[in-house]
Order: sequence, then C-alpha cells, then structure tokens
Amino acid sequence: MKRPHHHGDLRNALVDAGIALLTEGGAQALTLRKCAARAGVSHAAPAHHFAGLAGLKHAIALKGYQKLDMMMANCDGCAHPTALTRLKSMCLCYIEFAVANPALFDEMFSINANDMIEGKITKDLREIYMGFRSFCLPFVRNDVPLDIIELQVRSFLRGYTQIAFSGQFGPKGKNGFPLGPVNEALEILDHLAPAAPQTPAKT
Amino acid sequence: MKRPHHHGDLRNALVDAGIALLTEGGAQALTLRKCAARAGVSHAAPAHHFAGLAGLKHAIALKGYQKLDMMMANCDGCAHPTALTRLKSMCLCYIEFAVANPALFDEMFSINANDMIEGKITKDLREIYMGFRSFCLPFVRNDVPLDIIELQVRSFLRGYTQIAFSGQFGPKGKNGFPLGPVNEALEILDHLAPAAPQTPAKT
DNA sequence: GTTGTTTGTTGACAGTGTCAAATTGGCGGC
DNA sequence: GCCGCCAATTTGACACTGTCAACAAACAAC
Repeated sequence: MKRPHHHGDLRNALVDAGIALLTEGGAQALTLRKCAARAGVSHAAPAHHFAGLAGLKHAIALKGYQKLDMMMANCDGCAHPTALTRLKSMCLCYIEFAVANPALFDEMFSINANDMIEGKITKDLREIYMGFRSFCLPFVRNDVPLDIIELQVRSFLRGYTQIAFSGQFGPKGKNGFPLGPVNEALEILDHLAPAAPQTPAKT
Repeated sequence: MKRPHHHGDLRNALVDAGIALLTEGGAQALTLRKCAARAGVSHAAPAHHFAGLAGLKHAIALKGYQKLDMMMANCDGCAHPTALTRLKSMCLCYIEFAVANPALFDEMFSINANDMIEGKITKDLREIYMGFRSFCLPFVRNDVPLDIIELQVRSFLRGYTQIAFSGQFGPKGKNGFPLGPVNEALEILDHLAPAAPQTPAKT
C-alpha cells in the first residue's frame, strides 16, 4: 500500500478525487488539500500537476466534458429519422446528465467561459459544440441563421438545468435532481420544425 | 430608521459594500472581512447582523431583487397592447439588468434556490414572479398550461444570461457584458402567440 | 557512480469564516 | 443626577484554505 514516494498516476487520481468531492459535497467541498488527502498525498503535491486550484478545476471540467460527450454519443434517439426528435433526444440527454451531476456540470460551465475566449477549446468541448451544430442544422431557414438557433437551444438548455438545480422540481436525491417536466418544456423547440405533418412522437 | 448605536446603519452599509465588492471584483471578491473593512468596522462585526456569509449573501440577493423589480416596473414596452411585445419587453429588461450586473445577478439566482424550497420567498421576489406570470398568462392554451410557459420563458432567460456571462458575446466592458443578439434569440417566443386568434383559457 | 529532473514532502505565510470573551456606548429605570 | 443592563462592536483565537520556497526521494541518462 505504501508507495515509495511515487504515486504512479497522481494526476488522474486527483481529478477523480475532485469529482468525488464535488458530487458528494457540492462545489464548496472541492479543495486542493482535500483532493490531496483523498489521493493519499501531501497537501502541496497537486501544485506539481496543476496550475493551482484553477488548473485542477479546469482538468475536472475537461473530464466532465468527456463524460458528457460519451453520454451524448450513446443517446437513444440520436439516429431517429425526424430532425426534431433527434434534437429533442439530444436535449433530453444533456439535461439528464446535468441533473445527475449538478456540481460537476456547474464547474464545466464556469470553466467553459474563460477558455472559449482564449480559444483554448479542447477536442471534447469542440465535439460537443459540433454535435449541437449538427442537430440544429436541419432547422436553418432564410430568416433564421444557424447561430441563432444554436443560441436559442443552448440558452433554453442551460437555463432549464439551472432551474432544476435550484430545487424547483424537487430536492436533490440520491441520483441528483429530478428531471422536471422536460418533455412539455421542450415543446418550445417545436416551432423550429418547418412543418408539423403529424402528431409529435411518443415520449 | 433611527441610529441605534455606533455606526448607525451598519447592516445597509455592509450590504452596499458587498454589492460594490461584487461589481468591482466579481463573486470571488465578496468577503465578510472586506465588507467590514469597507464599512470601517472590525472583521467580526457582520456576524451580528447576518447569519454568517450566507446571510450577507442573502441580504445582497434581496437588494438585487428590489433593484430588478424597480427596473422591470419602469420597463418600456410593459403597457404595449400586444401581449407578445409586452413579454419580449419584459425579457429584454431582465436581460439588460443581468448583463449590467452579472455578479449580483448570479448571487441572486444562487440564493433563490434554497429559499424557494423553504418557502421564504420575500415580497420582491414574489412580485417578480407574479410579473412573469402575468406576462405569460395571455399565452395559455388548452394544451399548454401556465406553468410550462413560465418555465420555458424563465429557462431561456436564465440560460441566455449565463451564456452572455461566459463572454461569448464579447468581453465584459465598463457597463457589464454585451447584450448579444437578444432580439433575434427572443424570436423563440414567437410561437407562443397563436397565429390565428384562438380563445385563450382563462384562470 | 554521478548528475539532473521529475515527483512529493515539509513548513511557512496571508487570507478566509466563525466563535467566545471582552469591551464599548446608549438607553431605561431609579 | 446615577446605575445597571443590553445590544453593538471589538479583540483574539482557531481551523481551514491556496500558494510558495526549500528540501528529499525516486527515477533517467550518461
């Protein structure tokens, strides 16, 4: 058990410890020293792997994006023939992930901010945004450019998750916050579809 | 208010100091000790007026809600005959406030969470939600209840502000973040208005 | 073996929130 | 007038945080 002064893969251990702390005790529980302790290492060890607390949070956010990316890749209705169903499935997947990992999700979004400005978007982050883009693409019309559609969808999603985090749909349980009336709320996206030839799909 | 003792009105002075710190240095700069110093008082004085840091943040959030309430009461298009125009005016007003006071707005929203659960909604907060409700009321239809419409509007608003805070529309300037393509994005609400006048359900 | 670099440790420092005890200043009761 | 009480405020302490500099151990290259 006692490793000879070298941990082996301390960097990943610290990130995992950070995510664990985050899901257990919320954003307030994420601490460099606690991460170090949980990884069985002295309090200043993380400094050699991350640029301070901000660096650790950055790494945690990145791992969160990888998780979200994988989740969305295995999304149920992502291959559905109807564009609106695909879009809604993606949204549901996104909200499900957020609601199940609220603290991690908040960390992801707060990191996102600075990096997008500095152009440091990493591969996973870029993939997710490309996913958004491809799902929104079928709804482009002459008077509604892609950027606006994307912005509308992302705004709604982010706001919905925040409202869920506020406990408005019920208190946080063992598996995170309740989903709330997702399907009904997602009907705000219905008007994006050029025409509604039939009744909306089940679920 | 009378001058009870030494400082006179320390509680308000602390809240104002907190808001100043918030707007100057962001959420990270809001500190009990800094508030105390700025109010010219010793470091532990705030503890007698608020229940710790959380209490101070609570008071700050409440003051923020009062400001937002006043802002929305003086909204430009709030009396426009068209319901959709009224709703959009309210939304624009909301976003303008958020974008001009990002840190305060975040604090407001984070406090909001716990209090709504505990039923401690104060008068100003309740008024704002009543405002939302009244603006959304004309769009109620048989298959779209008021709660869902409200949720859709609030989700979009909150998400849009968060995206603005991320710097996506440009860096924070002297008067906060840029507004971004608000009017275009707000077109997501257009579908709420029935194209052909349909008798709205009354409640 | 010697050297140098990475990887962790130790100890220190300035902040932070919070608490208990001491202190101050104004008010009501006399 | 005076006194005592009580709320407001200060002081001092404690545990905790991030960060830094100096040091030690393990490994790699030669």
